[in-house]
Amino acid sequence: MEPTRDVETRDFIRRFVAEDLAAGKNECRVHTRWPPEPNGYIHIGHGMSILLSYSIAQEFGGKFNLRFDDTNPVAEETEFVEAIQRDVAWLGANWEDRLFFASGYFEQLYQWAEHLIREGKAYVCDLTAEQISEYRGTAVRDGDRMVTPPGNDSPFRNRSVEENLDLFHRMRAGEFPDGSKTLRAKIDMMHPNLNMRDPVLYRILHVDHHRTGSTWCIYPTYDWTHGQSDAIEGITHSLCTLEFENHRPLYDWFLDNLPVPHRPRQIEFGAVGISYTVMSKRYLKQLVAGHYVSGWDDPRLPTVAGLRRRGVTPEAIQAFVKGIGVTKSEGMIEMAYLEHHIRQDLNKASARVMAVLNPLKVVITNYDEGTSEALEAVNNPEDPSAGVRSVPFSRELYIEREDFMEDPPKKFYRLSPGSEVRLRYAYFIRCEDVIKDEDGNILELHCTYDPATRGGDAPDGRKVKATLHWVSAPDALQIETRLYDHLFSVENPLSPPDGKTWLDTLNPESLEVRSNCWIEPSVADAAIGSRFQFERLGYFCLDADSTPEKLVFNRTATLRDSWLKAQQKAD
RNA sequence: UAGGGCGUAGCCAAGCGGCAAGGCAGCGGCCUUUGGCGCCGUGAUCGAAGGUUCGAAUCCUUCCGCCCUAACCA
Repeated sequence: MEPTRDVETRDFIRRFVAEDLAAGKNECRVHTRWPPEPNGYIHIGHGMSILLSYSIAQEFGGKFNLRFDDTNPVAEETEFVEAIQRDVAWLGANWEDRLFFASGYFEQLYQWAEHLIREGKAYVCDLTAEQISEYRGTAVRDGDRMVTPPGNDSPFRNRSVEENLDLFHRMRAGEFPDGSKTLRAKIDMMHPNLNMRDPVLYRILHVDHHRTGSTWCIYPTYDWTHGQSDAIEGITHSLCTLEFENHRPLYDWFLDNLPVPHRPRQIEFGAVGISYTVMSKRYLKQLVAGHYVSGWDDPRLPTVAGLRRRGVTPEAIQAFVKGIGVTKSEGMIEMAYLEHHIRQDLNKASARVMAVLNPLKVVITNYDEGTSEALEAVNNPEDPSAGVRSVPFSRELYIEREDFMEDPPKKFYRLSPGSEVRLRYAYFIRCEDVIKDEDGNILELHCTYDPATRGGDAPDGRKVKATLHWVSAPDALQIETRLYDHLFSVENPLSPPDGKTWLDTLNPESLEVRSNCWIEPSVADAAIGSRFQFERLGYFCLDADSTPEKLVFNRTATLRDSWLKAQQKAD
C-alpha cells in the first residue's frame, strides 16, 4: 500500500501516523482498533474514541477492528456484547469481518506466559492482594501527606523455572482457590513507575466466562492482554485515553520480551466530558440500576442508545466529535456544543410539520361551519427536493397558548386582542374576542380570517409581524410528547455543591410528559424513529413506545428561541 | 509523596522563534410566511515570575494550579 497523501493531519495523532507512514513503518499499513469491555452500554465519550480510531483508519486507507476486551468474566455479559456492536455500527464505524475477542487469544497468551517463565521473566507468587500492594510500595498516608515507600521483592520471586512452570500448570488445572496465587512478570520492584513493579499477569477466578465457559479458571489481566492482542491483529496504532499512558512502558516491555509477530504503537489522547451529565460507566450504571432513568437507552442519558432514542443522528455525533478535535488535554465540553451540531444536522435533514403542545382553541367565526380545505405546506425550506404536503384547515383550530397574550408587553408581536397574525401557510387572522370562564381563564379565542390572504400573503401588501403554527382541531391527531432537559441541574455533577452528592444534583424537571398535544394528520403513518421539526418548537423523534392509537414523540432539541431569551433577560 | 500528563478568551481549539486561526456560547445588527435557518459585526498577549534573543505563546530556569495512576478492573 502506498503511503496515503493529502491526508489532513489536523491533530498530533494523525501527525504521528503520517510520520510512521512516511518512515515506511508497518509495511506502510494503518490499522486501528476499538477495544471495549462488555460490561455496560457505551456512551458518547466512547463514541469519540471509536470515531477517532475509525476515521484515522479511513483517512489513511487502513482498517479498523472491533475487539472485545473480555478478560474479566465477573463483569461481562453477552447482552453488552450485542448492544455495543449495535451502537458502534450505528455510529458509523465499520469493522467489516474483523470482530474479535481477547478471549479468543487466551491459549496464545498462556503460551507466551510460559515463554516468559522459561526466560526467567515471570514467576508464580503466593502473596495476597494486600501483601502485593505492600511489597509494591503503595503510598501510605502519613499525617496529612502521602509517603511512597520503596518496593521490595516478593519472597517468591526467585522460584526456579521448573517450580514456576509446575505451579502455573496447576493454576490452570484448577488446583488452587481464587486469589491464592498469581503469575507475575519479573521486572523491577524499584522501578519509579509502579506498573513495572512485577505486575500481575494471571489471577485465579473460578468463574464461567460468557464465551469460553468453564474452559479457564485463570484469567489474564488487561496489561498482559492488550498489547499482545494488538500485536496478534497487526494493529499499527493503538489509541487509548490518557489514563493508560502510565501503562505504555509495560505495554512495550511485553512486546519487547515476547516473540510477537508485530509491533504496535500505543498513543494516548485526552478524553473530554460534557457539561450537565456524567460519562463514566460506573455512574451510568448507578442511574440505571437505581431507576433514576428508564434504562440504558433513556433519552436523557449520554449513552449512544439514549442519544439514538432521543433522535440524535450519527451524523450529528460525527460532526460534534470532529469539531472537538483531539489533544492531550482533558476538558469539559459544553452541552450547548453538542446541541449545536444536533440542530445543524436536523435543520438540513428533517421534515417540518406543525404540532401544538399547549393547545388553545381558536374559532374562525367568519369561516363556514362544516367546511374545510387543504393548504399546501413546504416540507423543508432547506431542501426543495423534500417537496410539499397538504395540511387541512377548518373553522376550529388549536394554536399555542404561549402565542396569545391578552395584555402583551412591548415586543410581543404574536396574537393579542385586535392584533393580526399569519397562520403559517394559511391565512391572516385577527383576534376579535376572548372567551373566558367564570374564573377568568381563557377558554378560546374568536377570530376572523381574511380570505384574500390564502397561503399567507396579503395582496394589498400589508405586513404582519408574526407567523404562528397551528393545527385543525377536527383533523389533528392527539399525541404525547416527552420534553427533555438536562439530566443534572449543575454543569459538573461530580463536583456537587457542599453537602450534596452527585445524585442530589439530578434535575427534577429533566422530563416533562405532555399528553394533550395535537399534530397535523400527515404523520399518522410515520415509522418509529422518524425525525421531524415541529415548526417553531424543536426537533422531535417518534418513540418506540408509540401505538397506532397514540403516537409518542421525544423532543431531541428545542429550536433556539430569541424571544424566550429576551423574556428571561427582562425578568 | 512517587511516577505520568495538562495549563492559549466562558467552552473547545489552531499555533512549533517574527505582528494570537477557527468553531460554540454571549452581545449588537441585517434578513425572514419558523422571534428557526442564513448573513454581518464584536472579545485574549497566551497559568506566574525570571532569563536567552533584535524579536517568545513558541527556547531555558524556577514556581503555581488542575488531572491520572499507586486493583489479582479495564
